[in-house]
Amino acid sequence: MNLYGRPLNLDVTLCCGQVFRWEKRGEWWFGVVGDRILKVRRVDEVLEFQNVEDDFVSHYFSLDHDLQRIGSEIGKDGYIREALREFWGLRLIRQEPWECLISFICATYKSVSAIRQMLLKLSIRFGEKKIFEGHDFYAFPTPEKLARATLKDLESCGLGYRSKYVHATSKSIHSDEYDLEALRKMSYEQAKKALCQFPGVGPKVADCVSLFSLDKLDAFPVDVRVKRIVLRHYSEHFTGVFVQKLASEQLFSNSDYEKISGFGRTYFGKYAGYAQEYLYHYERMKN
DNA sequence: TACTGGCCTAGGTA
DNA sequence: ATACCTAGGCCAG
Repeated sequence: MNLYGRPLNLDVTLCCGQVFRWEKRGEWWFGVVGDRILKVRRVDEVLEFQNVEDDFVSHYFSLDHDLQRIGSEIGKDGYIREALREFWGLRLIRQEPWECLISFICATYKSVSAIRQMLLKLSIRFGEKKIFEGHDFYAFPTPEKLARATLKDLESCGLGYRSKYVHATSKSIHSDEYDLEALRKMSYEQAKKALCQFPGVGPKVADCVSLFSLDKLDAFPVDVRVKRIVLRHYSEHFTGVFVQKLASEQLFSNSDYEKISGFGRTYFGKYAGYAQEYLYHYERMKN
């Protein structure tokens, strides 16, 4: 499929911490999306892949997002313009809400590499095995599978205290036949509120799920890294008292969260989520 | 409403 | 090696 000038940086897009189950072997990226195994690479202006039709790929990689326009919309200052230039072609992926929800419940208080390990173990243990080109792949476990798992089983995947949240949320979704896709039709605020009903889902996890799987491009997830970015580069948008408070405390409260997230949303506008991803990744790569 | 501990564990670092 | 630190937070009190 020809990209026709649509920027897409596969390496950055698949490594920036929005998805956790892609793997690079040689020039090719391998991933499991739903029950399909994708094999993707980019050669000049052509995106090559197998097993799947063009529409699926362009939907998954959000090739319908007008990155030029998004870039000019969020490029409000020198710092983010640096991030945009450095990692141009980073795109938000349209994940499946279910996998995204469980992934970010697991992600609390964990590094990206540890999250990858947890989700891999979970998939090996509870997901459907598929063999492709001689390698084993695993679909992400269904809600039913995780709902039927015991806490001990989940703990054995290294989930720790997250086990009970994953279990309870899976049970709730499975027994209610809850339709996560329906959240796409809601506003950001409504979707976030609905997501926060699930055990283990607070504002941060809800924002990630909204942004990465529900097309809420204005969601602005805030974690310790984003907090540091704000302190270093955007502190003039807050009161001195607030900045002092953020600088002195390692953890921050719910209202602090909404204050920072709200700033991101109003300052960067309707594509604030893209701004967050570029800033987050830029900061992460500088360490 | 706002704040405080506690929480499981595995990578990463000194 | 071995200890220590921190990691894309959430929840109950």
